[in-house]
Amino acid sequence: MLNDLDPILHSQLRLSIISLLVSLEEAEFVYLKEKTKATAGNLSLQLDKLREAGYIEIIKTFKKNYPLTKCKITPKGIKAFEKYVNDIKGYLHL
Amino acid sequence: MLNDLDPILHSQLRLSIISLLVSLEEAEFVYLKEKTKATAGNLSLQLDKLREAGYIEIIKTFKKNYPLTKCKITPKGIKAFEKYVNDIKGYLHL
DNA sequence: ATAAACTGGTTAATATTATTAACCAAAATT
DNA sequence: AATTTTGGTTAATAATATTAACCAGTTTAT
Repeated sequence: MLNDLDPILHSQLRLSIISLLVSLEEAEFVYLKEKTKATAGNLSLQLDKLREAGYIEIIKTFKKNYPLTKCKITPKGIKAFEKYVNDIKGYLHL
Repeated sequence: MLNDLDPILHSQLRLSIISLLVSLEEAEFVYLKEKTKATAGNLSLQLDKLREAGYIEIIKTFKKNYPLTKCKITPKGIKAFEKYVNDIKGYLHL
């Protein structure tokens, strides 16, 4: 009934990042920054945590001379998100 | 779509406390401790935060010589929980 | 009756996590 | 060529959560 919630995902910012990536498959750093209203610093750190956990892949490229960071959810990330959704349902009475 | 999540409720322990109290209306400290697997110290602190927020009421009595702490969810607590449930749905794609 | 162990907690110290502020390299603008 | 802007990172700080030590009283065993 009340499973432990994945601490990687039980964070507003990381959850919203994954939430976006689940739908989009891929998103740019600046796009995530705008959508989540996070500061760049915080976003950078939280993306790195998701990458460390193997939930996303961070691809660094360049676009028109500027660095461009793309984020992509991994199969592991998708599975983790689905588990989180099911786990938290126990808390929410859904 | 992605509303801010109430930080008081966006904590595994406090969420599970509220989750239990929503159904039970009232529960004893020791009961909550067993159900949530929290340490007594942590539970004491988190209950106090919920009380400070006005989400629960803490009633201190005695039962057979021993102190007995009862916790009751308030209307404000119920509303906050319901809002949290709706807010997090945006993140979960439900 | 008294020491030891247990109940039902609280509080203070520590560890973890998150947020911001300062910084960096490179590119574009004035 | 100095200043500003882009796209970030990293170090310092602030906020949270967890644990460890404690407290007041009770029960049990000696």
